[in-house]
Amino acid sequence: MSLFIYNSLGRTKEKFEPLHPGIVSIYVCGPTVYGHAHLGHAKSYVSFDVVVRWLRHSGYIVKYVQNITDVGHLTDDADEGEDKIMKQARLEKTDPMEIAQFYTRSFYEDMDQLEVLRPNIAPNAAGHIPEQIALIERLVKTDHAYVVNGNVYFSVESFSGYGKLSGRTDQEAQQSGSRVEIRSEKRHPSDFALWKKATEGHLMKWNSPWSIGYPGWHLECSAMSMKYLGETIDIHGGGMENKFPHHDCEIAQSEAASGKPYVRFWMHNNMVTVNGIKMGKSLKNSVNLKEIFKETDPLAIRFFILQSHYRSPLDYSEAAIKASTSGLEKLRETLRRLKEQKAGSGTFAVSPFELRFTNAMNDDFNTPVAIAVLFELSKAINAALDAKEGMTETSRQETIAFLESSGSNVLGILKPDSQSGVGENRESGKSLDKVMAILMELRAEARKNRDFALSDTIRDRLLEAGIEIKDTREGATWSRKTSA
RNA sequence: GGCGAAGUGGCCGAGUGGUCAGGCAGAGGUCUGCAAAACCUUCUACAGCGGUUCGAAUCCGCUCUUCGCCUCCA
Repeated sequence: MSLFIYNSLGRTKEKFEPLHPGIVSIYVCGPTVYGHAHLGHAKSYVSFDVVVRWLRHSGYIVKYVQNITDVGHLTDDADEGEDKIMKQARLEKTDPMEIAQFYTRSFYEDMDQLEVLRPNIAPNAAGHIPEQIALIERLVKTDHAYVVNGNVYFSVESFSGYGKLSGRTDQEAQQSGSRVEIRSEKRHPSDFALWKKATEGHLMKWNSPWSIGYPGWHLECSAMSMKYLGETIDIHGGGMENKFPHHDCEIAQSEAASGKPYVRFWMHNNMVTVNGIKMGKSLKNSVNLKEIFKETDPLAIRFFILQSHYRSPLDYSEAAIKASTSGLEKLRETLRRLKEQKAGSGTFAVSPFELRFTNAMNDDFNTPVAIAVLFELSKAINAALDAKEGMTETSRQETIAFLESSGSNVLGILKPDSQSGVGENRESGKSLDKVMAILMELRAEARKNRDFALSDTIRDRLLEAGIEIKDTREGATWSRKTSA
């Protein structure tokens, strides 16, 4: 079965074939770095991380570009049009560049925790001002853009397909419900800014043929996508809230400039909600990832995200996170058990699970179904291991290989470190292994002598130290307890 | 007002014209010195009203409800 992707442009699942055989170009809208990342960022970047991982798993060479927006966009009404990064710089009594750097690093720290692979190229907007100016010049030259008082606007009337992504093609109808325009220097109310002249006190500004100013907020993605991936790319991803106007504007300015289709597959992921309401920085209901990580395993968050489809909204609650943590632990337990198992004589067929997993992933990256397959596999593995015959060494190795490829490489939820029960695979981990071996031996001895007071003390004290002991049929095992 | 998405069992969350999602939680059992884990069994679904159909939670219509988006300027 081949890969089908839901294309927001056309709103149907389409068979995916890259433009250039074997190579996939993908651009995903990155964060604006003026605050710590929240769960909404996590959903978006985990989702696209799995897209990239699956494409690579399927044999493609993937060129993944994800920008960092370090030129502040304007805030909403209440903030009197101040640039978000500049505002944060004022609050933190520093300058915009430091804010951008600080939160860029913070963003990657959080993404690393979530096992989100770094993009191949992570360009920042401020570092690509010449490219953005060049794109504007191209548009001005071909009359798709015009200059007024040092500002440059894109003329939507010059581009027939404007609004085709979001379905907002009737510009007159769009105006009917929007706030009244008092007066505008724009030719059409829907025209959008490509370059803005800096007002007094604006810190992030650059020289341009039109004014000292800064680029419009849709421009960077077009300029950088075209620079690193070419004028037509395979996949462009982003949050649903960016369909309009951001992505529609990107299409207009890019296609007007190049005369070629900008993006072949548009992918939009849905929002994280809290009590049914969108999570957002400006809404003050966002759940900061660094806060969550204090009490929850980051991979449980990743797992929680992947348990719902990327195009479905995901409602956050502590209970839901807790349920996911327990569920993930179950999968880890199965893999751990499988790895420690001695070879038996029973055969076990992993291929039906493999096929179902592949089909789920090929069906528009259906990770909830893929995870359900892993749970059913887990159940089957446990049943096989409980049976007297056990599992042959070949079956065991094949099953482990599949779990590691699907759970670890593709979904990124079963990290090798957390599977083996050895804590960390570093020097400290090795000493811990040795120390634990001694304790386990002493405890086994105590149990043999029916000195349960001692054996229970060892177990309880270790649990306090974050290590959990389980007495299975095959003997006692230990593992680092993940916080729930 | 316009554009778009959605309403599934105690909770989370897939899917589909006719036979199982899955997880978490709950109940009973097996195992165990106890605990945990594991395994087995089990309970409560498809917003409402019409229609199409041999058959719809799944298709169509209407109603209700919820959510996202509507830039630049302010």
